[in-house]
Amino acid sequence: MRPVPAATPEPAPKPRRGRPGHDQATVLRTAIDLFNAKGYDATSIADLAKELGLSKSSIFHHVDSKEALLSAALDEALDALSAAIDRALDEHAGDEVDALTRLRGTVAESVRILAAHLPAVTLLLRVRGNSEVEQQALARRRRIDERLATLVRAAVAEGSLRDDVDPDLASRLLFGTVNSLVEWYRPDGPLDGDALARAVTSVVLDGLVPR
Amino acid sequence: MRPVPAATPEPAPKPRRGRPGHDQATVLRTAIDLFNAKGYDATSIADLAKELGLSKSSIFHHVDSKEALLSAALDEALDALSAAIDRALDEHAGDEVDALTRLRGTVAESVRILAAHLPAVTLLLRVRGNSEVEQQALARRRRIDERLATLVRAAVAEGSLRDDVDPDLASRLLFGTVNSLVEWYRPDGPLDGDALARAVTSVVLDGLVPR
DNA sequence: CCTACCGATCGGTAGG
DNA sequence: CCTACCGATCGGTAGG
Repeated sequence: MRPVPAATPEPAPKPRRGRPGHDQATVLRTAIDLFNAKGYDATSIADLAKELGLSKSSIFHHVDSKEALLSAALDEALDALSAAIDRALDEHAGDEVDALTRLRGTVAESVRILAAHLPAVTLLLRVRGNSEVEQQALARRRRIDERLATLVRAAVAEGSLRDDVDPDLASRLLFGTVNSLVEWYRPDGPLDGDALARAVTSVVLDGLVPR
Repeated sequence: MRPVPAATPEPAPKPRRGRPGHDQATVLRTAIDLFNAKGYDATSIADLAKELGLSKSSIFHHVDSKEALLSAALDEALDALSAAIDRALDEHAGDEVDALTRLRGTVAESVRILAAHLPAVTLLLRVRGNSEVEQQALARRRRIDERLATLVRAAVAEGSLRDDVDPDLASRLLFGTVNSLVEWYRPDGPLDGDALARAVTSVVLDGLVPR
């Protein structure tokens, strides 16, 4: 996407000449859906144009490049996930709250973000580092994963998670389960984001076998 | 791939003239690794040729098409997974074995297959139905998932899994966790397939919080 | 917002 | 006549 100009005190957005057209946000949402349905590489700008009812060239009136669409989508997911973890951790900062409670809150908040930004998060989880943009997204994602792993280690250290499972293995299984939600969860189904967050947190921490 | 001729009682494999060359299996393994690293669509036959030190044309001496490579890889994964479930279920067929035990065995066996056929299973789990080959693979995968879901429903029905979690949700979380292993598990790491299978089965059924 | 194009590269095949 | 492979190029389509 073009850099959105900083919010100067602009008057009302000038109605552009020509057809009403599509704004950047519409193009981006449609692109993310196509990228998820067919894969980024298998999606051509022509596919996107057809989906929007535009010509291929008109797409480039709204966006600078195909990769800029990818970059904007990945930023949306990463910004939302980072903010969610900040929120979940700050909520109990300095308190007498144990690590397990902080972990529960962080898992639940991650699931809610995944549900709320499902298309962007889905795309993020499929990135393989095929370009500079993808590699930077992977680096940001690793930083997030490391914060979560630190939290899991703290919970093991305080004795509230099993000590017969390696903490890093526990982290991977925990957030592997969360991430696997993008493969089947649909927000228009019977489960809303909150119910999903509660169910996932409970199953992954307490297990499927009744206690 | 070309159909491999049925195993007739051949003598020793005749040393072929010409350069030692690469056989179909080598080409397939290399292709799967590239497909996983870069994505199927982003991998060109030229990439594969370069990796093998061959010309692009020589690839087509060994395989009929790029898609035939994909098809062979997906069949490897699907055949192995189907066989594993047959094995895990037949092992206790008709016995007095409860559904939870059969489920434990099936989860463990699925993890072992995932570890043993990691590249092919990784590729399978990334298929999005972009072609006839991919759609048929997805259909086979759905049939496997349905067998697993039936097993989970039986375990809930007999009372050995929590009844406050929907059985289909439980299935999705269970096998979502298993499938997420392809994102990080490496067979040359500290965990072998058996140890991974034990750890995953235990965490996913008993939970991370100590009992 | 479109038609008309570009340099390059795609999967696959030719003859030898 | 074979297997194994090559340099060159096919008709079409990619992102821009």
